[in-house]
Amino acid sequence: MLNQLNILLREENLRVTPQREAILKVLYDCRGHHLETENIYELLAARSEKGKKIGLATVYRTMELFEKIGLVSRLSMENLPARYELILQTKLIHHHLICLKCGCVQEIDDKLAEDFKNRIIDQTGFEVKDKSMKIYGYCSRCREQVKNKR
Amino acid sequence: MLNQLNILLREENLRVTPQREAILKVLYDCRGHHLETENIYELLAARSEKGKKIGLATVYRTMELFEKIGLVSRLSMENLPARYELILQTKLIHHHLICLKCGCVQEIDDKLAEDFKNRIIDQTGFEVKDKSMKIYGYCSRCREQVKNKR
DNA sequence: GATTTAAATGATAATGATTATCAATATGAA
DNA sequence: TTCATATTGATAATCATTATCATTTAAATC
Repeated sequence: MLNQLNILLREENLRVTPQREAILKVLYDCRGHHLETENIYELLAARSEKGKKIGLATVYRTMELFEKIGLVSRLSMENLPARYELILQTKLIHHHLICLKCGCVQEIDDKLAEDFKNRIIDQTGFEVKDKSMKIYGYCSRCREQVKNKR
Repeated sequence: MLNQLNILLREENLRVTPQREAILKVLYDCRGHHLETENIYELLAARSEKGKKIGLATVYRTMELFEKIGLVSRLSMENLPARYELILQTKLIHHHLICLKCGCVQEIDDKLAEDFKNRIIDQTGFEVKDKSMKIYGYCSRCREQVKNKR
């Protein structure tokens, strides 16, 4: 895993730093979860020896970098902070249903999504971001709450 | 059109105000476009007689209200401000491909989208927001730019 | 039409995630 | 080890959106 980071960074003439490795480790240990930058920052702080904290700005910068080199997938929430998830080799393609209210994330059948995505590209030339389609809406739980409010 | 506003507001025990009517008119005159709150604010300022401006906060509040009562459709951009579009009766169902980079919006075939949406609901219980599915990604033009950067 | 009351408005401060700045530090090639 | 420059950390700045609150207004009731 750290090897992969090494290779990707080398490709772009970027440096391997303890901070980047530590962040990648956190992401790996939380694989399957979708972490806010702030979460990552706190987890790093909890792990670090006293007096050796990684700056919040560094975490933001690193997440931006990791997304650019294809290590993580970024989910933009409506009002909530964005979330990141490590992209694992064993599961390169995954598509998300993201609740704009509570931020929960469900996944949908890859074949179904791929089929749809292909049809969109055929018809319009629009390419859904990277290998991960993100469909925003409301999960069943939140939809109930919205209905009750109205 | 103003009638519809009247009816919807009455249903919710809300008041019909000159500000709300003026904002609705702007949205109607710009139908088909996707306006930022700031755009709407400026258009209102241009129309108003001197010394009778509508406050920016009111525009924000009104857009939130209009979305709640189903008059407009909100498109959340990644870093850019959100955009709104009037939902017209003649075209109740429309689905968007929204470019996270430049904010351009394309539409996709309703049948294709509806079919997909129905399959999602069947499989997961997740309901895409209102009658308007919003798929985020990069349009072909911006994708080229991203590729060149890397 | 006058009275009343909660809703709405406008001006502005506050919020909060993200980005920019910049001096200090550390990486990795030579 | 040296050196150029990428990176970091601390913090200020940004900027869309929300909250606050005193003032105004819609519309129901008299």
